[in-house]
Amino acid sequence: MARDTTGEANGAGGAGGGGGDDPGVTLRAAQDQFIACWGKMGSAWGISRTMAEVHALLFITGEPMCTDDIMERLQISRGNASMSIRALLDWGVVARAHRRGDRKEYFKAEQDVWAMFRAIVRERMKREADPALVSLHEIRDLTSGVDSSKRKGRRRGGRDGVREGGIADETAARIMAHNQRLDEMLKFFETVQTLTDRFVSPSGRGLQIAASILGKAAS
Amino acid sequence: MARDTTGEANGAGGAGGGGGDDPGVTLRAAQDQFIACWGKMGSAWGISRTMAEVHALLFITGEPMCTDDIMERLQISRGNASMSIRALLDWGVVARAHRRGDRKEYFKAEQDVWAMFRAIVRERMKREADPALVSLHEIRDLTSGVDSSKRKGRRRGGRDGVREGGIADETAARIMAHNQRLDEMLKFFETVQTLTDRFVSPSGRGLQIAASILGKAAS
DNA sequence: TATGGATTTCAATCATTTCTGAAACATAGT
DNA sequence: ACTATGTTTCAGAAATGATTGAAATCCATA
Repeated sequence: MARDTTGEANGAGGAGGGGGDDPGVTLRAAQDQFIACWGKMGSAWGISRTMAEVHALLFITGEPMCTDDIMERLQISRGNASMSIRALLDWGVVARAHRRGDRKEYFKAEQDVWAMFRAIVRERMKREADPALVSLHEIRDLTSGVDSSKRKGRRRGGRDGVREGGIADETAARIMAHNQRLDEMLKFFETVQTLTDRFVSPSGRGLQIAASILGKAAS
Repeated sequence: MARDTTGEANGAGGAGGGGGDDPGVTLRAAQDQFIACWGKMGSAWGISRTMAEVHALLFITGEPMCTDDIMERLQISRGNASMSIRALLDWGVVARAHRRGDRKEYFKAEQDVWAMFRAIVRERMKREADPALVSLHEIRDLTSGVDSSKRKGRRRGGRDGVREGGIADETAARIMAHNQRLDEMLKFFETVQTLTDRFVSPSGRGLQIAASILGKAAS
């Protein structure tokens, strides 16, 4: 008796196999687990679970899919699917695709893992680290005027600064320590930013190779 | 008339200054902004906002503080403060401190920015990336048996594999593509992990210097 | 420019995470 | 053992973030 009539729609072209450990079923299970894993990772890293799942689906199947395919496979609403896809397009990890004689839009994931992570790092930097760096600079500027090492000549009345020992002195010392901490932090962020910029740049491929080699070289 | 009796408790030893652009007030404002900024960053990166704020407070003041100081300054509950502190201790970015003749526990933040980030990266890896890598390997193993390139001799009846053209062939091809994608991903993660391990290791200081130089060198 | 399918938007709803506060628990000193 | 002081836990409350679904919008075609 024919055991290979399970008929599950596999990706785009239904290609089922046989019975219990049917390769088609196994593949589907592996895909599902990958999607779940990726979704979990995403939410641990501040990306909405669904968005990560949509990406995982497109990446792991490698097939272009339309909104309805995604809704169906992931059991999510149209609105959610639409928003997730849009976000993935914005991030640049998913691209539009079309099929002859079909008005629907299809979507496919970037397949190069390194390119994918470069895109992710680039976007996260742009959205979170860069604004933070700006704020940090603003905060640093707040206490530039009162730092005795670089104060501007402003001196009201004659008694507002570091003079006449004790209390004011202590505040000045605290401000200097504060500024030092902030400066160290800023230096750190700037180093990271430079490194990152280089990694995500078009020629970032060079760094990728460097990382590969570094990663493999003897411990 | 004495204008320096504002009496705001500045860090540990109250040292207020004068009136409008009082350095003490400015410092406080800068600290508050830093705390807010750090909190925002934290939550964008999957760390609870309060936990990040507690850390920011301890880092930017540089003073050891007790639970009550933190509650007071951040306007949070005792439970929240306690849990956040505990988590920061677990992460290794905050250490206990004591004062002679005081039963209370005080806490102070690691002041070396690089050491701090090494600790953060180490923990996040341990908690999120490593388990993900394990799952990824498990998922990869699901489809090892059915990949014709490395199938184990199991062959039931004589007709379960890539033979008899068409349908089964297509599934086999899909599985091979799937495995390739997973393998690429795994290789990527392993490279990143090796790199990271090296960065966070006791001798990671070397990499820090390398990064500093790389970050500064001409673009 | 009318038509009909595809896509996007958004207020309302739902789920998850975080926070509170008071009670339970620890521990040092008496 | 008892008290005083400090710390942790945890069930429910509050806040935050994600999801839905139906209406509005868009757009290629005739």
